[in-house]
Amino acid sequence: MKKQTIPQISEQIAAPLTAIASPQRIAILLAIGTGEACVCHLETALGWRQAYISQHLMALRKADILQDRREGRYVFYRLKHASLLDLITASARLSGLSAETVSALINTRVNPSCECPQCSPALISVESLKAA
Amino acid sequence: MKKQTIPQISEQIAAPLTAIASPQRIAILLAIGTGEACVCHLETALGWRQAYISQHLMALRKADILQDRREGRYVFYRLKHASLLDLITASARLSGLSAETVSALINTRVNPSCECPQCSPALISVESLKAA
DNA sequence: ATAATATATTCAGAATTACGAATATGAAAA
DNA sequence: TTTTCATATTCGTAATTCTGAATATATTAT
Repeated sequence: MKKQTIPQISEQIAAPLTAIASPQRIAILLAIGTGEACVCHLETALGWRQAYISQHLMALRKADILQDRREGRYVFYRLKHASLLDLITASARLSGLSAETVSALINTRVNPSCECPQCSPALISVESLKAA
Repeated sequence: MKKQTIPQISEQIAAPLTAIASPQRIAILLAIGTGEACVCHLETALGWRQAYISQHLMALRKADILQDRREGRYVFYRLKHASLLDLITASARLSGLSAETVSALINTRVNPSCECPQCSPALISVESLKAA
């Protein structure tokens, strides 16, 4: 176990916070929630430009907050540590928001099979195969 | 109960995080801990300029993170919500730090009667009065 | 190959924040 | 009232971050 200075430790503690401390990043993390989301899903869910979302995702990945998984031409993102949602909820409580208000916003689907216009055709074809 | 948009809620959730998301602010909050600290105490504890510390304290006060209490010419700061330390510990855990590493840094004295050069004379006089 | 779609990256200017220097305020002591 | 000590505030610039425009890459379909 290495000896660490207080500035070093404070730096380490602050790192995840600086990565997520913005309304945009919080919105993205809630939209991913305990499930998984591709970029195009976030695009329609949040109504932002694709490049803008990718930039935030990149930052969150570098900060070791998010994990990515490629499946065909889709890339699915998920939280690396589910406890991050507790941290977000804790911050919400400090702002006077109820835990319910937050949990109502958290996406819970493990594999959402993206509902957005671009992704839903894939979902439909899977369903139609099952029915056949 | 008012209806709130997702951007509004994300903004509210992010507010406390943006206020504390910096190594300096984390160091200050740990130095205050569950106790109380005057500015001159933080000055020696952290080794920073007084004005610099005051600036951070001001920001934390505006963000409703800290509470201040004047006693003579000293101003003592304390956390408004002790749960903030849990949030800090949670962030530390995300960085791979143990909860013990963090708790070892947290000031626990309720009224530290500041040990720094400027404050300790006051402490000594109180002690000497008791002895008399 | 070429085209189309999903996502990533680079770049630049705007906006914000960090931090130091200087100075102001407020309480108490002389 | 003047001085002193503790703390607060203002101001200016350096550094960082945000965000949009443009473009690149990777995968699948044709």
